[in-house]
Amino acid sequence: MTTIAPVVVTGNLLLSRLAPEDAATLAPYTEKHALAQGDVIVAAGDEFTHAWFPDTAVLSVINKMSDGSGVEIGTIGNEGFVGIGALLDTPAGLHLTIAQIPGMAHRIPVSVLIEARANSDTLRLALNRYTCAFIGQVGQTAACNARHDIEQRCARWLLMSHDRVGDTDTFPLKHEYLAIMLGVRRTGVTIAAGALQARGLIRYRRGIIRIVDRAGLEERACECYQVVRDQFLTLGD
Amino acid sequence: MTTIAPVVVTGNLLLSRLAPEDAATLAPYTEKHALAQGDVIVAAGDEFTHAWFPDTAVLSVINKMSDGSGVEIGTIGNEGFVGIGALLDTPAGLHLTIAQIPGMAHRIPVSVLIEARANSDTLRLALNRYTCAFIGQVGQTAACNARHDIEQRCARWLLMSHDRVGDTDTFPLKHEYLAIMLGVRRTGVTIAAGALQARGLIRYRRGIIRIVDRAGLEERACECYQVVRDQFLTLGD
DNA sequence: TCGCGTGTGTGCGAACGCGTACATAGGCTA
DNA sequence: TAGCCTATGTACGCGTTCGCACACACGCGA
Repeated sequence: MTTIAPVVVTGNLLLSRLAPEDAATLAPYTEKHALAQGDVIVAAGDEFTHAWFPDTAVLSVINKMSDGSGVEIGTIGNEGFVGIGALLDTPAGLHLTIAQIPGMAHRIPVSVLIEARANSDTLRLALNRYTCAFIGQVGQTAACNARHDIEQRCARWLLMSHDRVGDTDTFPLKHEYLAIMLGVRRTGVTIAAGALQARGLIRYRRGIIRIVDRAGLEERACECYQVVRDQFLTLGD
Repeated sequence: MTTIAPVVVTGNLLLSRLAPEDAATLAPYTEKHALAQGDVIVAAGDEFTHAWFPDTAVLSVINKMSDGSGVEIGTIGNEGFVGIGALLDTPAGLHLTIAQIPGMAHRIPVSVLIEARANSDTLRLALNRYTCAFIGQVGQTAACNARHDIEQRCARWLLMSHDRVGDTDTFPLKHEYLAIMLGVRRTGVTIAAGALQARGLIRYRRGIIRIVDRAGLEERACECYQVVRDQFLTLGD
């Protein structure tokens, strides 16, 4: 058997773990994009044209409420992709997906991905198992929202983002956006973040957060962080 | 084209909407079971041996927490099935699924279902689109838990169950179980249910609930009821 | 370097839900 | 029909979060 070098070097873990043949199939159709905070990847009700595979960008999947507000139900980073609905024969996305933390992402036309999946057990497996892990993440978020206080959830969210932004302890994030994601007041986040900062775990500077004491933050976060991370870690098995 | 009568008459909407050929394929392997409250369909970490298709039973999908408690992240009734994970190549289930409201259900060995799916676009479509709707339900629950008060969520849960128990306004349900499902105190449910009863919407009698004023209950429930129901209703399209 | 806009911090009272403890009552069994 | 188990109802103090209003202050651009 010939070993083929991966054609696309990417920061997306799901893509980078693909069999070389799968990577070679997708490479010609893969485009790299820079995403800014707030960029809409897909809106609720829209058709998926592309599947998106984040490298350093962190995306929010948001459940819109009838009053126009939204609550984040999951995040997608370098461990996964956007487009589960398209792969499950559902024409329109159910949720709004936006870039929350700016960064890079790759995108592949849905039609290409579906055809490649039909010809590759390994690709199908990778996509399917991520889908399952995503369901796990959304479920854990549902439980988390019912049980854990703002400070714990705040710590969890910061850790999940930190895992995904790549090799940096500093990334842009406003209290206001974090509040939307957690489904709480902006001032609630200010208080929670202030408490975390008082403990020396993080450092805020006008829209820029720095993770100072990661271990301490993990201790402060609810169990949901570990649970979701473990589900994603086993994807490579 | 010959019209073939469905082989299995079932109260499960997903099964009953299958193409006659698919129904005929599955029929010989389909078993009918009575489920009692608390029966474990599949535990977290267990392998799926069967996919379960409720008729009148209503099942709870529960996210277990590290303290041993659990929070419901979704319910499965006659609109769907248990076993999404197995169909997504994930060996072990992530969640505990139990019977919450007793009733009937059909079960089909996972291996049979997977093979049938491989040979039928219509079956694949039905299963995939339900999977997507289930993700929608879990997401809506995550948002609901973050935003809506106990009384609204209580009303929502009762309506969802009422839709699924078949042709009856009366079904068994204890405050204690409803509390677990909503992730709140038992007395919290007592108060919320008392408020609903005071409005003449429901009637409680020692573990038995009766839906008295369905329209009134819909008015009292949060938007999440309609959102999830609409997602399930469009499955047949 | 001086504004000024935007991001962050603070301060109320009110509402909700929590944990706990205990009181009531339906309905089954002996 | 007496008694008991269990489901439901009530009470109370506490902590969290809410909604709102407003004060501060960083840091960019003129």
